[in-house]
Amino acid sequence: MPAQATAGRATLPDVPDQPTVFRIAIDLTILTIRDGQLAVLLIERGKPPFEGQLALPGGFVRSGEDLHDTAVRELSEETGLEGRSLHLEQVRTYATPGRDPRGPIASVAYLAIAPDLPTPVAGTDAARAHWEPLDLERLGCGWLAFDHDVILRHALERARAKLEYSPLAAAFCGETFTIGELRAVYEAVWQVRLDPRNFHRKVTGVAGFVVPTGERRYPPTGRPAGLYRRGNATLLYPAMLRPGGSRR
Amino acid sequence: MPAQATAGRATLPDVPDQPTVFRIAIDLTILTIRDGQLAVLLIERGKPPFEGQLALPGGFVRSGEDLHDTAVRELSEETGLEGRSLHLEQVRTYATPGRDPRGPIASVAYLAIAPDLPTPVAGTDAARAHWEPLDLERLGCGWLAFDHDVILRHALERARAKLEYSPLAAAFCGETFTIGELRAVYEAVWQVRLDPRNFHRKVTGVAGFVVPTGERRYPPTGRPAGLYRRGNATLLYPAMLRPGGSRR
DNA sequence: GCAAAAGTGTTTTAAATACACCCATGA
DNA sequence: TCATGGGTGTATTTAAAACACTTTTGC
Repeated sequence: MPAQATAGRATLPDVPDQPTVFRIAIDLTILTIRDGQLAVLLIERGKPPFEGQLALPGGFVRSGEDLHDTAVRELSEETGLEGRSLHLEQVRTYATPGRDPRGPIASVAYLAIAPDLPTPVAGTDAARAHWEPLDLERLGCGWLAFDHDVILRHALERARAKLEYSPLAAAFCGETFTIGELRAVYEAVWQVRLDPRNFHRKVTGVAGFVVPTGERRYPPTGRPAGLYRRGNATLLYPAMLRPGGSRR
Repeated sequence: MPAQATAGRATLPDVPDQPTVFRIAIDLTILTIRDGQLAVLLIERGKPPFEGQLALPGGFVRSGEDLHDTAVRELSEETGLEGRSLHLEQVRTYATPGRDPRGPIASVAYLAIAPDLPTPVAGTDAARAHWEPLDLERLGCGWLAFDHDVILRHALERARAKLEYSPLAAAFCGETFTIGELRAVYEAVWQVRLDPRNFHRKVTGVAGFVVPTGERRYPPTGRPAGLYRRGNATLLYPAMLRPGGSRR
């Protein structure tokens, strides 16, 4: 952020930089799995611009607030969840001139991952919020307000990529989960079918990804499944590589 | 960026969000390989705050400018290079209150990769700029002005990770390069020794990573090496995985 | 008994690793 | 001739993929 001495160039008028001032908004891409399908939390905008259109939830950074704090606050306002307990990471920043008709507003996009919530959205400001199943076809073509199509696409790409080398998938599950539930996450996010048998061996073979609790979960029908919780690994080795090597 | 209706909560005074306004700076982590060592372009600050200290080059986003445009402009101002021709990507944004004593200034960090430049820095404003060999020990402990230690560390992590699955390494090389030069990039960035023989086979086996030009380069001593240029792959398959599986 | 989901064993294929060895040049 | 880096061949180990088969539950 040093103010570079553009002043002093022979070929340019002796003016310093003319920095614009921005308001900074946080926009959240909150993902979960609902009924075996990847879903994103959207709100219907209650006022202009884009009134009545769907948008990612978000809000402005307030005085004295760090970006991450704003994201946590918005997350709790929108979902009624303790943002602290959810996976939350910054994706990237958008500030193309004209992206918001209200003026120069930069948006810092965050990705949040939530387990399938018992009460998805309740007791919050955002009664206008709902989980929208993600239809990959619809993405990136004026579906959402502002440039939120693009923001959502980038956040989704981040999530898809991180399943490979990080234990992010477990953030979609509750405290404890079965290997089958974890597999459902991979299948929903990547939109592929995975061999349950090879998947089981692979996951349990990755050091620190999941640890057995010793308990079991009884499905409506079928053999009971072992329960696991997150391990302490931050990088998966070996990685859970996407079939087809991510080329798609 | 919708202004959420925080107003209306029973427990809070009926005030809307109080967004702060920010100036937005772009800070550049420009990496290259000099004498087989990874190096970063730093400037010595010519005025307060942090006068006389080392910092990443950068500058403010101007009115009507997109973030990427600002980065390209700063890159050309600092290095005299056409920013267009270099690899340039956004890393992340920093806006912790107090990070800049001049007031609320957000910094959007960019990572740039340059081939070893014939004239590293010349004919620009930034006579105060120089290539600093990267000593991994020194990172993250008050070496640089502002929070640039952290910014540099994150950018470096991005670069190290992207060597694995993207053809980024080739951006450190000129138009054409030998496999040995490409290996030197991996060795410098990862700080490892790689087996030249296995590396050769691996690189040439990855579809679209490098394509032979048919020409040769004659080293001072030894057998001449085949010359290659970048292929059209954007993702490497199979990936060039780090020895030890990135766990370090 | 059957259906359904969990989990193991075994074989095949592909990639990472280790390292012996040959190649083409300058001095 | 040697030194130096370029490049190939081949065996070993590791992981991915395919799939037959056994286990444990509800009905």
